[in-house]
Amino acid sequence: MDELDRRILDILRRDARTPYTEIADEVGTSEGTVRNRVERMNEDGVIERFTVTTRTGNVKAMIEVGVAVDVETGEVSERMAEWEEVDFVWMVSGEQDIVLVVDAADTRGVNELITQAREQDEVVSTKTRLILDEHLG
Amino acid sequence: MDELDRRILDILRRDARTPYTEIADEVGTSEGTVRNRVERMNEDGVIERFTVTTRTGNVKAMIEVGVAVDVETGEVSERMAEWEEVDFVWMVSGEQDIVLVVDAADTRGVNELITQAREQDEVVSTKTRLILDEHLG
DNA sequence: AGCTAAGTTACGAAATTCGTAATCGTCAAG
DNA sequence: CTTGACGATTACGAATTTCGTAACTTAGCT
Repeated sequence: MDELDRRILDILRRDARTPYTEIADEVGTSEGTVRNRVERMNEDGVIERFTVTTRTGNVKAMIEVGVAVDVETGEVSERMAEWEEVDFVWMVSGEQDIVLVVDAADTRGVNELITQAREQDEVVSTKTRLILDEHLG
Repeated sequence: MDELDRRILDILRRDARTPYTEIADEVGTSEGTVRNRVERMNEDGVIERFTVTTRTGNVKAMIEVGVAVDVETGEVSERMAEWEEVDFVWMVSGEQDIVLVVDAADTRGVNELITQAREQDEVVSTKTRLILDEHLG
C-alpha cells in the first residue's frame, strides 16, 4: 500500500471501469503494473469488492440496532448481511451496536426489515433514520 | 426498471466486473441487451457509479451532524462530500440532519474531520460512531 | 561483483466491449 | 387483416482491453 496503490484506488473509486491502460497513463506506469497491483490489492482484501452504487427511487434507511449485552454481535451482523435489500452491516460504537444500511423498494419494505430485525432474539432495540438524500464523496 | 434490470443490478452489485456476456447467460438474454440496459441505467442515473469498496486498515466512522434550523442542508452536504476521506454524505431524518461516512487513515484523521465539521458555521452538533467492523450485503 | 527476490515492462493471444445493421414484437391506424 | 412505426433485441465483425508469460530492472545483501 504505497502512494501508487493509493492513486490507483482513487481512480477506481471514481470509476471502477477505468481500463488498466488508462490508469497506467494517468499514474505514469504500465498496464501490467496496474494489473498486478489491483490483483494484489484484491487478494489482500484491500479491495473488497467491485460494485455499483444505485439510485433506484427506492427508499434507503439506516436501521440502528441494539443487542443484548451477552450477544456475539459478529454472528448477528453476518446473518443480517444476508438479508435481501441490506447493503451494509456495520458494528459500531455508541448507543446501538449494529447499523444496517438498507435499500428497499418502498417504506413498507423498510418496515418489514425493521420488523425482521426486531424479531431476532438478540435484538433489544431499533431506531431508524430514513436517508433523504445522498451525495458521493 | 423491470425485473430484468433488477437482476442485472443484483449481479453488478456483487461484482461490477462481471462481463456482459456472463450476465447475459445468467439472466437468459444477449450481451447487447445487457449492454443497452446497463448503458440506459447509467444515463438515467439509476446506476450512479461503478466503484470499489476497500478495507484499507483505515478507520471508518459515521459522523452525525446537526445543523441550525435555518440552514440549507443540501448545500452543506455537497460541500462536505468534496472533503477528502468522505465516502458518503447522507441527509437523514432523526435527531441529526447529516451523516458523514468517512474512511480516514487513523483516528487522528477522523478527529480532523470532526473538527472540520464543527468549524462550519451551520453545524451546531456532532456525534461520532466508529465503525468497528463491516459486512457487505 | 554476483546473487536473489520483488516489481516492472513487453508482447502476442484470448476475451470483452463496442458500433451498427438486421430482426423481432407490439400496438395502433387504416 | 394488413401495414407502418417504434422500441427492444440480436447478430457479428472491428476495436479495445485483459490476460499469460517471459524478459528485464531494481534494490538489498553477501
